[in-house]
Amino acid sequence: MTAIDATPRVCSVARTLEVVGEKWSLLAIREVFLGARRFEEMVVNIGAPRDTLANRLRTLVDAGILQRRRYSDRPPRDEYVLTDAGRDLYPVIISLMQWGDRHLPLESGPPMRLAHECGSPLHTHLACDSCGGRVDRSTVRRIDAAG
Amino acid sequence: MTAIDATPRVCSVARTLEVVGEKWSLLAIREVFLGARRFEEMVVNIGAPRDTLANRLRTLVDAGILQRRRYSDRPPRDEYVLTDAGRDLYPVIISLMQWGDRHLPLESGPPMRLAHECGSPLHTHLACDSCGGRVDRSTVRRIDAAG
DNA sequence: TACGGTCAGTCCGGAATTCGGACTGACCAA
DNA sequence: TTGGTCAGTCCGAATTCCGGACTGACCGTA
Repeated sequence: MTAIDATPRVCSVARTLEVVGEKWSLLAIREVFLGARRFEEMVVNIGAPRDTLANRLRTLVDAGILQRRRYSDRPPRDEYVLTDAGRDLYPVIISLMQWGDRHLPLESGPPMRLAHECGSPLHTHLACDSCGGRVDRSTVRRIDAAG
Repeated sequence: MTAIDATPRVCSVARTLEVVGEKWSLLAIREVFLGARRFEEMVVNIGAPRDTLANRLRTLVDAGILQRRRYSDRPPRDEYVLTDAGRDLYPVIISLMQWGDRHLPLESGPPMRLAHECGSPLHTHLACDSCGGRVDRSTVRRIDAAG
């Protein structure tokens, strides 16, 4: 008996993108990483419609990626901070930035320069938590679920 | 004299997302990484409207991330393969997948199981190309452009 | 040579989303 | 009382996305 393909593919990439893959979401997360936690800052730094950004922030809070925190009572003002889950998106943001720096360079050089604690300009690769070895297509294999 | 803020922020994350940030784009790239190079496969595995997917593939080819390659002359059939730039998106895809595996788990366990060549199930972190040390918010600092 | 199937799209009109900009409401400072 | 800041909401027009039907090139087979 042949099973019918479950389509579309069940995949963590797709499930993650359902949460952070809408337009402006990842830029809002970038802003919080950069320390711009207030709505007004995000609007100008991102260039998103206020409307849409307010919706995205709601979605990210509901998803447990951002948390609203009151920083002023009079007038009532909230800021957005990263949860643990939000902080775990750091590799996604950095990987996107590194790709842009490499493949969409500006004449003026990288618009935001980062350095590792070792002193070098930041260039990264993925490494295995267990052995520390480089992770790329050639060092990863798929384990097929046995039936 | 005070300079007027350049808004929105000039940023490689934003420039990268202009190319790969539209709905379905990253899933199309995922498919090619997984070996599904043909249009029809992508339609069923992704679940995107054929219409929209055809547009995304055009955009990705124009951006130099995918390349069209003829694999049959009669009937004329093309497949999509990764360019070097496309292969460099591997860390983005893997980071998204790892985040989903951790924060949006399925009862049935991770839908796609990967292993590193060392034998361990794949768990990754970002590492510095220079010193190999872990890259996270606490080990990265921003270098402000001096005026 | 007629029929059915595969593949890679295009075309369609309705539905949903996004857009910029105006507006609201709470508050502060002069 | 006037003006400004901040965090949104509301609006109607413009754009994008959607599922599904269709096209065109070809193959297999009967």
